[in-house]
Amino acid sequence: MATDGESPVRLAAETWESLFRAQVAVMRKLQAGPAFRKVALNEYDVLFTLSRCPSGWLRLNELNDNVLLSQSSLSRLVERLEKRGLVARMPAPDDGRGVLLKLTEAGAELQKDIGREHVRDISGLLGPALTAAEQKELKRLTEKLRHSVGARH
Amino acid sequence: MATDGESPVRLAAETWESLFRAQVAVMRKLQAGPAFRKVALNEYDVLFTLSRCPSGWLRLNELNDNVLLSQSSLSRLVERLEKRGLVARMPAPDDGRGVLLKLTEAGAELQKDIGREHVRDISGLLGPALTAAEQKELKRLTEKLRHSVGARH
DNA sequence: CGTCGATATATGCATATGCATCTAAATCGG
DNA sequence: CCGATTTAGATGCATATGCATATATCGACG
Repeated sequence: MATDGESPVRLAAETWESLFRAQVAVMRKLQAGPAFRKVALNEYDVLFTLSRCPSGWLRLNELNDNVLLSQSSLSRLVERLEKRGLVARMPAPDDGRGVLLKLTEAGAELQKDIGREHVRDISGLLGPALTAAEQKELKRLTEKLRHSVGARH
Repeated sequence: MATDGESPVRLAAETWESLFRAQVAVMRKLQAGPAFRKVALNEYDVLFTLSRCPSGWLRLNELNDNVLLSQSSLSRLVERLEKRGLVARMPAPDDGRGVLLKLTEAGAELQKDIGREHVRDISGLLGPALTAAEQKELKRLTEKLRHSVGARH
């Protein structure tokens, strides 16, 4: 039944491990750069996500879907960012429990600064590793994976 | 100059973001499973890496390449695993500074138990998302990426 | 309308993590 | 062979994180 000596389960496991290790390797390099001296990875991730938000405002729980952090940790991370003047909070108008977030001027500025450097670093890592066609395929496959996994329920 | 309206730098950034988000999405699901009730992700990662080590023994600093943890954190993580009786330490015979690690019986047992469940979960996530051919391609691309990134210096 | 379960966020507390630094051993240059 | 530099790990200390839980609002239902 095996198509070529490898079970589907094993293939999935190996694929995941490879994806995970590649992520670790790239992340290690990125974190070593000077960009992450000012904000930690997860903090930057929050700033980045907010910067990409069309309306400018984003709910805390929606933010939590993007970041690999528990709800409580995200709550405190945002608290720190607020204390540093990088994000602003506002009670959600349509839901008394909710909190809306957006970048302050300073936060947007910082995100852009770090983002530029970040993007350069990424390009320096992926560029020599994969052709443009390969990057597109990698992007397509990971998008498909993310979509499928996130779609459950 | 742009081949189809997208700069290489932008493509690299988008590819990396997609890879990263996919990793977060999958990891979130995996962590939610009962497998990670007994050991944290990084702890399992150490057990797994040790289980795959041909000689059985692995240097602490080599281990550190696999895991996204600082040296000091890994040192303490291993200390905890040792206290729990899951790994054993031994001074490196050829280097008085070094430490060698291997799984204990209990550690190997636990790794296998969790590993089985882990692999099932992974298969349940990747299987419906990507065809076998796509998984192979994803594996190939991430291996290439990891190799290229890790190879620097 | 009042009660009940679900959802969004915050907080107390124990633990994990990272940075800077320390110690010891290896390596290099004379 | 000796001193200087580098490398492997461990440790003090401040901070970040997660789990369990608290608080408040929401939504459904009788």
